[in-house]
Amino acid sequence: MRNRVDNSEARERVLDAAERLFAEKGYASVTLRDIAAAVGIRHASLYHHAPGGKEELFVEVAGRNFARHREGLGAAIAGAAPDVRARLRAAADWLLSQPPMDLVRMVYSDMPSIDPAHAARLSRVAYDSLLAPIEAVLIEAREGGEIDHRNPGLIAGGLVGMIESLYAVPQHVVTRGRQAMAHELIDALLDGLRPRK
Amino acid sequence: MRNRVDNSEARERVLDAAERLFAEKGYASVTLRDIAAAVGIRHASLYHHAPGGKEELFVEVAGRNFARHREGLGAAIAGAAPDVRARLRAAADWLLSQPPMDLVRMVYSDMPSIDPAHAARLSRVAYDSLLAPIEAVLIEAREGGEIDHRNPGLIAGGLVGMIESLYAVPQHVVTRGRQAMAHELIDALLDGLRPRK
DNA sequence: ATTATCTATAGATCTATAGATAATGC
DNA sequence: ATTATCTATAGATCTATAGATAATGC
Repeated sequence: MRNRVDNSEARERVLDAAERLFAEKGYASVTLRDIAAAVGIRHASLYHHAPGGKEELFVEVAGRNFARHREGLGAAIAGAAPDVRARLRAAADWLLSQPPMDLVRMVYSDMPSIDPAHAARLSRVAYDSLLAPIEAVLIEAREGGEIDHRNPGLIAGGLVGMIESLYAVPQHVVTRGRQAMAHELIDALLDGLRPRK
Repeated sequence: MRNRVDNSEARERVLDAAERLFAEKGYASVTLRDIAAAVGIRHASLYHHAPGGKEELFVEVAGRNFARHREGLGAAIAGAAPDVRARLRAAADWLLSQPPMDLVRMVYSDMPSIDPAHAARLSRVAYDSLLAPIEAVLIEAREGGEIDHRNPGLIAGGLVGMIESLYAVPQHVVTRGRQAMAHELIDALLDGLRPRK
């Protein structure tokens, strides 16, 4: 064999399906049969690609998911105009192009179900991937005098929570699309609700 | 029997345990055995209080949970000073005194597991209980000239998402407590990140 | 030859039901 | 007498393993 690990196309299909399902519904709500059905195979075949079973599958795709977010957020921000507003909008657009992360569910429901060491590592990765890039935007904007706040980490977290909350608004209420709503929320945060002047 | 329905103290204990567990971990992550263990009885005994089983239990306590939030939010807001900032802080304090609602998890994971009619009703109740009271604060503040925004419903949703995102911050990062962080987020939203003057 | 999938099955756990027993309220 | 709990068990579903079969890559 070429690799010790199995990196075939078939494996990718399995991981992609697992990633989407776990992201959407969380660890406990997804069964191995759900994943297998999404791929179009029998659930026993999943063990060929992930001998560690459900937990290995979850830990691996959660890591992938975070890595993808880090790259996607980084690229979105790097590709945007260099002002905070444009960068935050680009970050929000990217977040809304992916299934919701739901960090609260991860902390309260998913993490307690898996090995604590894996959970601890994923928590760090979550911060590095999701919050750090946005925090960096805020820090740079503060240095450039665009914004003025002493706790960019807190704001970054709040911002992500605000954006992701849009996934909870019922489809029939989403008139102009989630992106437009996200931009409006970002404007509100940057400019403030209190009237200027 | 006095009532057709069972409203005893024992039943309250069962519902309280179910409410806390379902709120924390979601429908699929909680088993009837978990609930029974929390109460200190055998799982079969739960059927005496909720003949409809797990789903009946969930639908009932989810409704209770929302009702409690509506009352709690209403009381917190009514008891606060009449300015937006004080009212929003009071609302945030109350939200943080309860387990997280995680509306995203409800929409993506819990609702698809239950009867659609129940899900639809709960979605309406969620809006009335959680968002409407905060939206009302914003509308009144706008009428009083305190704030200026054309979409109070959107802001209310974003605000709740922002506050609840604090449940995802690891305990060792919570230095001054979640309430202080929530107040800081509310200040940021009211005043804006961009420097005034 | 290696990789991917399948069938079959074990064993654990979950929801749910039936009927017996204990606790409580007149 | 009524209410609350228990034991025992059925039946479904879930994770996981073993070993056979099919597909693919030199």
